[in-house]
Amino acid sequence: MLELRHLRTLIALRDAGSLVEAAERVHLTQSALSHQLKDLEERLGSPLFERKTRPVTFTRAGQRLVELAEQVLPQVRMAERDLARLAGNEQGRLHMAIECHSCFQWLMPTMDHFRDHWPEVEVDIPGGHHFEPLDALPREQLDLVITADPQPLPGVHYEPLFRYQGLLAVSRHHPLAGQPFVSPASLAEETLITYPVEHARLDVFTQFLDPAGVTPREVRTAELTIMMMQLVASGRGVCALPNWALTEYLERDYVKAVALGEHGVWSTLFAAIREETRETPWMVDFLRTARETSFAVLEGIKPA
Amino acid sequence: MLELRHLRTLIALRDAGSLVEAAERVHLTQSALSHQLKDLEERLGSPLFERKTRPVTFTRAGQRLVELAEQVLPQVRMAERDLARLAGNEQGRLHMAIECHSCFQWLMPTMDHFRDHWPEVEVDIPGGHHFEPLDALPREQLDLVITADPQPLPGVHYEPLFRYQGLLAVSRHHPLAGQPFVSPASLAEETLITYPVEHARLDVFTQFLDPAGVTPREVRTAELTIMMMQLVASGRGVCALPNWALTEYLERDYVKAVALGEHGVWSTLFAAIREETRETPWMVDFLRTARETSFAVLEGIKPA
DNA sequence: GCATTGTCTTGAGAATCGTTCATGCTAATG
DNA sequence: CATTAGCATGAACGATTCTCAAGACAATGC
Repeated sequence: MLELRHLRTLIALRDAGSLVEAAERVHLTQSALSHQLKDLEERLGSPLFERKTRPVTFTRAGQRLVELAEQVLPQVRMAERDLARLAGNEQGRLHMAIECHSCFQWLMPTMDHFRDHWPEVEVDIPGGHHFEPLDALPREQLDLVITADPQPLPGVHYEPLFRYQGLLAVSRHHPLAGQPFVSPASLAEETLITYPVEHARLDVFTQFLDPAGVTPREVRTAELTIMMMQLVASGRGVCALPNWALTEYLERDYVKAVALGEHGVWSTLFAAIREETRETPWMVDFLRTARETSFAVLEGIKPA
Repeated sequence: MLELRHLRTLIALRDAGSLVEAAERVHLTQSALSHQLKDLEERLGSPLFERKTRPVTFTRAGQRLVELAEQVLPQVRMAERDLARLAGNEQGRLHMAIECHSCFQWLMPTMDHFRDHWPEVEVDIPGGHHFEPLDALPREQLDLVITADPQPLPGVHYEPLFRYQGLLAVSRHHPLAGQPFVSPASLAEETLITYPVEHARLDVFTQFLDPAGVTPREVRTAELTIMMMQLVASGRGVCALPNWALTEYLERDYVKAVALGEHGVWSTLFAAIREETRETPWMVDFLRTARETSFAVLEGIKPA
């Protein structure tokens, strides 16, 4: 008997293009999906997709099911949202802070979407703080902090949102531009541009340069991504940024990107929340919306 | 995680009004449903329906889910139909005969519905046979026979459709009219009206009178249900018919009905088909449509 | 030409989940 | 106050559905 599980799998498969990544998205093993889809195909009596192509291509039957899934799953999600609201019809507050400078890109659509569905929850990003955002969490001055480096704090829970890769942006004429990846040593003579935050909060250092004992020739800071890009494009330095923060500049061929090391530097972005708020319907829904929006808006990220 | 199974259960529950009967409809036990619904309610954090009323009443959350189910399940069924057609795009023939005289009531809507979805399958009820319908099945002169008494024949499979209760229709002024049920003996002095078919094919005899060794004073036949009703209403006899064949006359208070014996006489209606045609997509779909239509159109029947 | 990598398949075992069965509880009915 | 019908519950079972480990296959690189 057809179940929603199958439809969710098919959507993941279409979005991902391969069983391996689809499995990640639905939080199952690749093998599980293989079995699941094989079962389904046997029961239906016809194959659903062509496995030998990349991305996979759906047969007519597969297309029909994907179509069904696209009809049905949004309806299911809407119902679930309504139910969550019916279950806990409590007032809520969701004040948040962002430690990650380039998060507005997906956070804004998330907030818009969320506001539509939870009018009774007050969503805001209060400005002008003088304190550490994470410390404001247990003090109930904030309810959610987006951060890439979780620090153990009593009563604070870190909910992984997605994983992203740190890339090195270099000018199009830079000698490193053609390489598949760079070694830490090759940054020893470069000017590295970073956001003006502590050294310890920059993955380039903690995960890449520090372990190799390398220090760039010079480090300078810039507040905004666009400023960094201008500096990089004009050859006045290189800078490390999340892959998704770079996509628009890469598409316009403004700068080039190379991986940090052979395997790349991967980080996880977290939503830090108070333990008590972890199970509230609106928090559950916000996190889900956040994840969905990120995957829809950002390219090259992976499930946590 | 919400699954279609849950939605199917809820629809069954709404249609049935009680867990016990809902369980029958989805071919599960009452306990299974109790567990399933309890789980669901726990995960959603709110009850879905009030169990202490008859029929059960849904909470707001329950209503919302029923609404979802009504949106989604028809879409799923349509998709399944399309898939079945995509899987086996073979031509088919579906010629049938009805042994059960009052089956047109649900068979006609079933055929209409089926024709819309399977234009390539030729559906017909050929008339003017001189042979036994069941014998025509293996000879491929017919493809499906609706019957209430399955006889073992090589290559013939009997697919149960639904169970119904045989009731005794009596005039409104008949002494038996007030009783909850009648004993076989009380028919000894009655005129029994039947369809003009063999004695052995009438449940009143095989399941009720014969075992008790009772013979009615007189047996006369009538071709059509409406004629029988006229005879019964005017006090010229009593007749045994399926409950659903009587509902329209009962509603108009034209005749009264009483059960045959303390526990009633229950029969099962079957679709007799050839083994080879049993798995073909259109046969599977026809049987499903037949069952769905029967339950929608007829009252007082139960799943086989 | 042969290792390497990434992807999908397969089969067996394991875990999980749902179902069954037996029983107990509650409310309505006579 | 017995009786019946409907629902809940818990233990044991059973069947899906997953994970794990191994293998096939194709594309890619040395």
